Amino acid sequence: MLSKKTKYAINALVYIAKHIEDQPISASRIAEEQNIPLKFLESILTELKNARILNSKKGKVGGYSLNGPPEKIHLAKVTRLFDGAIALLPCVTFNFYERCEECVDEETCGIRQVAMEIRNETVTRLKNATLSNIIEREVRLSKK
Amino acid sequence: MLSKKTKYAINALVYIAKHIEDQPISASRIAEEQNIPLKFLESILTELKNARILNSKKGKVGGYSLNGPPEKIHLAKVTRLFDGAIALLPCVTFNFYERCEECVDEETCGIRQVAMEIRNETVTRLKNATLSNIIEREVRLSKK
DNA sequence: CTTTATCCTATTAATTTGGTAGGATATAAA
DNA sequence: TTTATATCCTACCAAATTAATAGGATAAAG
Repeated sequence: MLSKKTKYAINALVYIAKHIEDQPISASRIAEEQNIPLKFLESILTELKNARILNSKKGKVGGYSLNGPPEKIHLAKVTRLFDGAIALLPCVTFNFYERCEECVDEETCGIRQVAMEIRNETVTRLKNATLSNIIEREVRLSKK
Repeated sequence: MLSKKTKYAINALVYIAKHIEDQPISASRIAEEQNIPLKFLESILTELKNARILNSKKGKVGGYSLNGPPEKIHLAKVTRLFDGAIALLPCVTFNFYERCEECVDEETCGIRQVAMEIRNETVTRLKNATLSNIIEREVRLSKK
């Protein structure tokens, strides 16, 4: 399951991408529109900024804007940032590798392969889920 | 990520399936062989028994045995039992459906589709990962 | 009747998650 | 130059979840 933090982050990013002409957009506007506790959202936006997914501008007409085109910001990156590894086992993650404590022999572990296959599938799909892709899907869905 | 509990459960089940001729197998033997804290393992095996994945026999030559062939016990069932929903979002799970609190409109939610696709892929693969399949993979891997 | 199992009920320690609180700092407009 | 409105920064906290532990009751086989 995605954490609430990750979901808030995704909603905030999609919101900014949808109102791209209003950039920069303030945290308080996003908080109100997306029903996210302001202070919590602030910390999320700061993390997104530190990860260079967002840019920020201080002061009266300040706020946050996308750092790069919405075609290049995808869910794999956001998920990893807040929830860490995407895989089911730490021993098959690319970015957060760790040995499985419970594992007797990693080389012959039968569930490792399965976890690897699932990871590959999942990461591919999350990478394809860019902000623009998500918005396209929403447009298509609301036309039905 | 799978919880430690789920991984312990999988390891215990694979162990029993591998030593199927010794059934029933005691919790203490599994605990020792698989390095699982005994008391914790006991509670896991009880849950597996309540879910009718294992049978138990009390008394001196007692222990646990598989309830059904190893071709029919798969990781989707075990994972759901201990970790709950497999999907990334509660609104796309089959067995644990819940509305996403953060969601404004479920019908036009752009990440819901992605989550659904990932869920379908993942569940299919976890269902194919039966105890016998896992053991086959291990045999194949150790021959290399 | 002793040994070795499962079964049952509590309790607990550590970690993660989902926040709050309070103010310092920057910037634009009045 | 002051005021309003932003981000930024540090610290703290409460609830939930996870990973156990403790202690004994109950059953069956030798």
